[in-house]
Amino acid sequence: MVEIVNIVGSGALDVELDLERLADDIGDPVARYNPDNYPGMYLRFGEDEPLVTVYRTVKYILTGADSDDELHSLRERFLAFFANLGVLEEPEDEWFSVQNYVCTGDLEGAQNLNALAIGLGLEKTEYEPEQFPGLIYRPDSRDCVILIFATGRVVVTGARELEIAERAFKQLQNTLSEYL
DNA sequence: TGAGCGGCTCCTTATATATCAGCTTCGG
DNA sequence: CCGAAGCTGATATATAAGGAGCCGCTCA
Repeated sequence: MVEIVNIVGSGALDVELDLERLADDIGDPVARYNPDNYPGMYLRFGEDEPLVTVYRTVKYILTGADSDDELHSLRERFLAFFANLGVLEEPEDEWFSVQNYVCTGDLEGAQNLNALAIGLGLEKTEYEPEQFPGLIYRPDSRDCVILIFATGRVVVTGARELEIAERAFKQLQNTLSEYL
């Protein structure tokens, strides 16, 4: 089974924003805005809270949530926050969707990554230990990428749905058990 | 020849994973 | 004063976003 460690979601609002003024009104430590460094304004509603990045064009990104509940409560809090500021008429957005689930898993046993690269198929894997210690595996479904480490620890990333990450991990487990 | 435009890359953020180099700090 | 230990930042993965900078191409 995989465990979610990070979810990236994005959405768009139905208003034009003056980030300079907004950042001044909100102030530290909730808002951070350095247009010379990056065009997005960062909002964080407390320590260890996930991050909201807002753009002039009304689009925004949520990063750092480790559950769907946390992601959606952050989104609601962000929309309510802008509604209270008078930026939004109603706490609603034009659209919102999850872009990427990052999950971890454990194969429960040390792995020989050189053998695994051959077993999984050289055309689907990249393993250059001098460049990076993990094996990069791209399943045929091509809807996510799996990083496999010699310890048996695994990272699944790039999935737009949790079910995709779960299915890819299960298929990896099944493939490995066929070789044993 | 130069202006303009399209396409591309990098920057930043979160997050797990592991391995290296290079640096600081600490004890004997 | 030197080795060891600890820490930091690079390596790679995905993904959204806007802006800066770069390159090549077309047209006047």
